[in-house]
Amino acid sequence: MIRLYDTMAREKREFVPQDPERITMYVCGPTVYNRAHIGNFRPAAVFDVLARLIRHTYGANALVYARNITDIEDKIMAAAAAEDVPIEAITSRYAALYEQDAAALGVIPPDVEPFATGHVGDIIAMIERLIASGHAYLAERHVLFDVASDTTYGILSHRDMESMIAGARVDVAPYKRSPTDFVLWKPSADDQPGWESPWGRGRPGWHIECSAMIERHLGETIDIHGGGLDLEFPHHENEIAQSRCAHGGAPLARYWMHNGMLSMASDKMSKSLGNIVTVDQLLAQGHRGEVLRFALLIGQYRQPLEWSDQLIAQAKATLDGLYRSVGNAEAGELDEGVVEALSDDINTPLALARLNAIEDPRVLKASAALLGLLQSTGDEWFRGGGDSAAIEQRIAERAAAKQARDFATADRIRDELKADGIILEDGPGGTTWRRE
RNA sequence: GGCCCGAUGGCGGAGUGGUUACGCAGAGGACUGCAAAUCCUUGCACGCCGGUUCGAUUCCGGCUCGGGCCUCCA
Repeated sequence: MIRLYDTMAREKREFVPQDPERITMYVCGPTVYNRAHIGNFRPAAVFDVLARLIRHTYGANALVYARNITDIEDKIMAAAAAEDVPIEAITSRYAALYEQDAAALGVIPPDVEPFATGHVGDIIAMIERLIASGHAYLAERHVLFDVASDTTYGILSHRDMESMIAGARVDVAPYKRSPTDFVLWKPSADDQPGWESPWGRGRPGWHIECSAMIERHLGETIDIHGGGLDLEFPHHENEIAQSRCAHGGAPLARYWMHNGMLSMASDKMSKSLGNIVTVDQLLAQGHRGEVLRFALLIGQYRQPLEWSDQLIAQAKATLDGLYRSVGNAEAGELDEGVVEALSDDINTPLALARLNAIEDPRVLKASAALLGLLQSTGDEWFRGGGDSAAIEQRIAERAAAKQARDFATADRIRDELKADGIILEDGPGGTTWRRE
């Protein structure tokens, strides 16, 4: 039995799928206007673990997992203008880099990865239904969602209308009936990307994209909707309102899940203005993708996580220990303790602790796969990428020196290899080496 | 101001009404030419004040502190 913390209910609930043979999950993906930072990949990693767990529990083909790419948005337009290129040049570049980074973190690609620009027809159709049913209105070439027409608005974030209006900090566009109303469709200038619509040439608002893509690929009511906690309001609240009202009151999602934010409070990084670090930067520093993945899973997904060098170092040290245990074993049986830990609202810290307690390397290998870890062999982990012939040559030279009790030479060779990131270990069966 | 989280040993981080996970780091020992790795040992943790209780880190209330969100940031 899987239990999930449902943001809407504010408690853990037993997960009961609508159809155990077709479980639907949607997670908000990136807006591709620049390189995503490590925090952007926390939901990718967390919901990747959930996807693995669901496939394990309900069957390899029981899940349809969709994670979108938002490829039309004002920031994208700004980035394209800055480089004087079409938006496709920006979006295709950063979407590819996002997928590349996700792969480096061992994230299995979702079953469906819809692009917003591929669903403009669906978006327009949904907006038309909202207008027809009195939930949206046209004002100065914009189509706006009429929040007042949805009596349940605020159901996810538990806000009442009064506080939402009071909280509106930006200047309210004069054509809005209420400050809480949000844009479904906005007009595009001639030099801006746009699509023909019943309301003139324009482009979709952000929130409606997700609603339309979910409807197209997963249906009216999905099982799980995930995303960062920062999207709870207004994005997810708006998705709920649009979809409900377009679907005669059918709820959008049965379980709402939100991951906590990653903070970058550590010493030196905070000096830089953006205070962000990207996956490719971390990889360039010599950290392997699996270490970064491990670091993302060290904390429970709903808690905030402070990204730091120390966190990475701990992840590396722990992972090394696990790779020593697993060695080159083949996958065997699953450890039920790991399954139970993950089934309790994706308790990755507890699952990681269970991993440490597993004696049988084959069980360890199989169980770690649920977390997307330890899928290399120990040899690959410790020696992959090294120039083994050259290293073996040096080890032989050192062995000769040791044999002659010339420890100064032996230690010099060891230090030189150390400088290259190679650690020597003298065992009863001779000297072995590993990457630092 | 509004809504919502959290507070556990040097650090990270589970969990539980009463027998104090786990990891990292540290200390001591074994092993080693020295290391590394490994093994053994070790470590007065549960923010503050009340309440409930035979008993609270665990339940309830208050307080303090920290964090997140509040119209397009995962």
